[in-house]
Amino acid sequence: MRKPTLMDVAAAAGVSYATADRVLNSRGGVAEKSVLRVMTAIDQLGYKRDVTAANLARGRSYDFVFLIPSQAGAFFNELRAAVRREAHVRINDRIAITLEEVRAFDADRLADALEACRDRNLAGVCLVAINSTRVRAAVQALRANGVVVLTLVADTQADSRDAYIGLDNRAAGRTAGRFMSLANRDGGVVLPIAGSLDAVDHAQRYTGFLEVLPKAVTVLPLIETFDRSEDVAEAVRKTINSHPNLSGIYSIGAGHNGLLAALGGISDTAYRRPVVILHDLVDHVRTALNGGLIDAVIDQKPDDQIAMALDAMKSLSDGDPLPPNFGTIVPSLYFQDNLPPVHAGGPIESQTS
Amino acid sequence: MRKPTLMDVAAAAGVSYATADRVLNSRGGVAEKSVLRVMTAIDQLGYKRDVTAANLARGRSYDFVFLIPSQAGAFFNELRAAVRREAHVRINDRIAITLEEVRAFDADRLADALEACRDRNLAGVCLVAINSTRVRAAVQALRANGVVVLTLVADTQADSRDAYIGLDNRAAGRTAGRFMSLANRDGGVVLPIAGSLDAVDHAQRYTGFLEVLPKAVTVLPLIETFDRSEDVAEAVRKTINSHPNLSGIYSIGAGHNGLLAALGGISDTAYRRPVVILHDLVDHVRTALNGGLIDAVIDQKPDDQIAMALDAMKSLSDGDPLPPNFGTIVPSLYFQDNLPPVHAGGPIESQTS
DNA sequence: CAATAAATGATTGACGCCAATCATTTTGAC
DNA sequence: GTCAAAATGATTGGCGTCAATCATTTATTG
Repeated sequence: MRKPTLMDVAAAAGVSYATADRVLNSRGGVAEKSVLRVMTAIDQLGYKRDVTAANLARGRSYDFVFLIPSQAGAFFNELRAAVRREAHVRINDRIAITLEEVRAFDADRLADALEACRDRNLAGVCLVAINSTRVRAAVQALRANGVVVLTLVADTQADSRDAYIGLDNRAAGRTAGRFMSLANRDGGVVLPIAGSLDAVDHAQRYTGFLEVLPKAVTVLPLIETFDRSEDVAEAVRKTINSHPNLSGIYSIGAGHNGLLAALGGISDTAYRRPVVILHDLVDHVRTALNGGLIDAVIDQKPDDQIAMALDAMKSLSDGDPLPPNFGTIVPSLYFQDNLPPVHAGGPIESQTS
Repeated sequence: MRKPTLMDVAAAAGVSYATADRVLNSRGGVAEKSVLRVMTAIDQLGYKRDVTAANLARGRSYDFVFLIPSQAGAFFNELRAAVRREAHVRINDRIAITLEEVRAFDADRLADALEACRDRNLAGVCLVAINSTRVRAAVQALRANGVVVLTLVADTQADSRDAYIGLDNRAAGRTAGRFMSLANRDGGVVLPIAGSLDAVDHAQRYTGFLEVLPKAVTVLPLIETFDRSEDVAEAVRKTINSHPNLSGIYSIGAGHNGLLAALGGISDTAYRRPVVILHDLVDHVRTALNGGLIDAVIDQKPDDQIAMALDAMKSLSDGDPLPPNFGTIVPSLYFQDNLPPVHAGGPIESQTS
C-alpha cells in the first residue's frame, strides 16, 4: 500500500480535497464536524504530509544564520568548519546557511549582528550567546518576528531562546574525574587547571570533577590561567618541580598551549609524567594525543552540535516540537586509539549526478 | 538570486528544456557539442538537481530490507531496535524499511532470506554476514539484479558486497588496552575473556589489546567462554581466588552474564575488585556500569551503524559513490558519567509498510 | 420564507522535475 | 540533391502539495 495522499484522506473523510486542505493547513472556515472527520481520517490512514512536496509547492527554503565568534580559539575554528561542511550538504534540502563571524567576547558586536538579522526574512539564527541586555533584547525582537533563535555552546536565560545546544559540563567534569580516579587507583596528586571559574562552564566542569574523585586522591589548588599560556607553562613547571609525585593534570578550559609546552619541555627521561586529560579534540590536541604527550581528551562534538542545531531550527520553524531534553551534548572520551577520522579536506565539489 | 532550475540551464545553454533534460539524465541522442554546452551551463550556473522534486516526480521510494539475527544476544536486540526507530523516521524521506529476523548462526536460513529478496524489487539489502557459499552466491545474485547489498557488523569477502559497516575491532581492543594501561600504571595482572578466538572480531580485539599493554602488566591466559555463562562465572571466581592481586578484566566478547554474576557475587567488602572493561552498551551493562560493578564500556554505536547503512544504501542506489574509508565505526568509550541517554521507548508497532 | 452568512465543492496554476510523444530541423552519406 | 538517420524542439500529464478563485450548497436569523 502506497503512502496515502491528502486526496485519500479527503475521500476517506467524505469531504472534498479543498476541505481536507483547509483542515490540514488550518485555514479556517470549516464546520466542527468536518474538522473532526478529517482529523479522524488522517490518523486512521496514518497520513503524513509529504514535506518535500509541500516545500516544493511553497517554494520554501530555510534561511539560517550562524553567528560564531572569530579568533576565539581552535574549538571555534572547528565549529565554523562544521558549519561550512553542513552548509554544503544541506543545500539539497533547501537549507541555505550563512556563517557570520563575530568578534569574540564583544556583546555589542553580537547584538549588532543580531539586529542586522531583523529584515533578512530568516527562518532561524544560531548564536554563541553572551549575556547582555542588548543581546537579550535583540534575541527577543527576532523571536517576536517569528525567527527561531538557538543558543550554542554558551546559553542565555532559558526563556529567552527557543533552545540551547551545548555540552553537559558537569558530566564532562565527572567523566574527567572518573578517568582520573581510575588512573590513580592507589591515590595520587592531581592538578586542575581552568581558564577562570567565573566562566560557568569551567565552574561546572570543576564541580563535576571534584564530585567524583575519591579521598585518596589529593587535589592541588586550582590554577586559573585567564588564557595566558606563558603563565600556565610556568605554573605547571613549578608544580611539577614542587610535587615530584604529581600524578594527574586536568585542564578544564580551552587554550592548552601553555600546558602542552610545559609537558613537551620535560627532558628528564626517567620522569614519569602525570596522566593528562583535557578538553576539545582540536588539531594540536590530536597531535599531542598521538604523540603520547597527553592521555585522554573530552570532546563536545562540534559537528553533532551543528547538525543538532540545524535539525532543531528546521523542526521549530516547521512548528514541530523538540523532543524532551533535547540539546544536551554528552561528552565523548577519546584515547589515541579511538580517535574519529579527521574530516576530508575541503568542500566536496559538484557532483553532477 | 534563486536556485537555478533546469529551465535556466537550458536557456543559458541555448538549447531546449528537452535537450537539457536529455543531457542531465543521460538519455542519449544528443550531439557532442550540445552536451558540452549544457554541461558548461550547469556548472557555470552552479545548477544542482532538486533531488526532492526529482523523487517526487519519479514517485521513487527506496525499499530496504534489514536481515538481522534473532536470539543472538542483547546487542542484536539493540540493533533491531535501532532499525525500527529509523524506519519510523525515514518514511518522511520515501524510505520504506523492512526488518526481518533470521535465525542466528544459520547460514542456510540467511541464504534463504536473501534469495527470497530476489523478486521483491528492492533497492537495498543489509545483512549481518555469515560466510558460506550459498550466502555469497545469493548476495551476488542480488547485486547482479541491481540491488545494493551491505554487510553490517560481520563482513564477507570485500569484493562480494557493496560496502561493509562495522566496528574497527583492532581499535576497540587497543582502546581497551589503553584504558587498562592507564588504570594499571604501576603494573598489574589482567585477565582477558573472549567468546572464541575463532571469531575474527574477537581475535582482532585481542590483538589490539595486547599491542598496547606495557610489559609491566601481566596478561593471564585468555579464557574462552564459547558463550557458556556458568563456566565463565566459575572461571572468573577461580581466577580471583588464585590471583588476589588481579587488577583488571577485559571481556572481549558479548555475553557478560557470567562475568557480571561473578562480580556481583563478591561479598568481601575489603576486596578491591579489578578494573573491568567490556563491550556493548546494552541494558544490563548500563545497569552494571551505573551500579559500579564495572568501570568502562566500549560501544559500537548500533544507531550510528544503522544510520550509516541507510545513508550508504541510498547513496549507492542513487549511483553516488561512497566517501573513502566509509563504514569504519570508531569505538566509543563510556563511563557511568558520560552515558548517552536511553532511547525514548518509542512506538514499536507492526510495520507492514 | 427570504436574505444573508457560513460551509463546502470543484478546479486551477504553480513548484521543479521525470518520462514520454510527436513534430521539426539538421546532418551525413551516397 | 535526395533520403534516411540523427538531433533537437515543443509539449504534455503526472508526482503531492499550496494557495487561490469561483460556484454551489447548507445553516442561521429575523
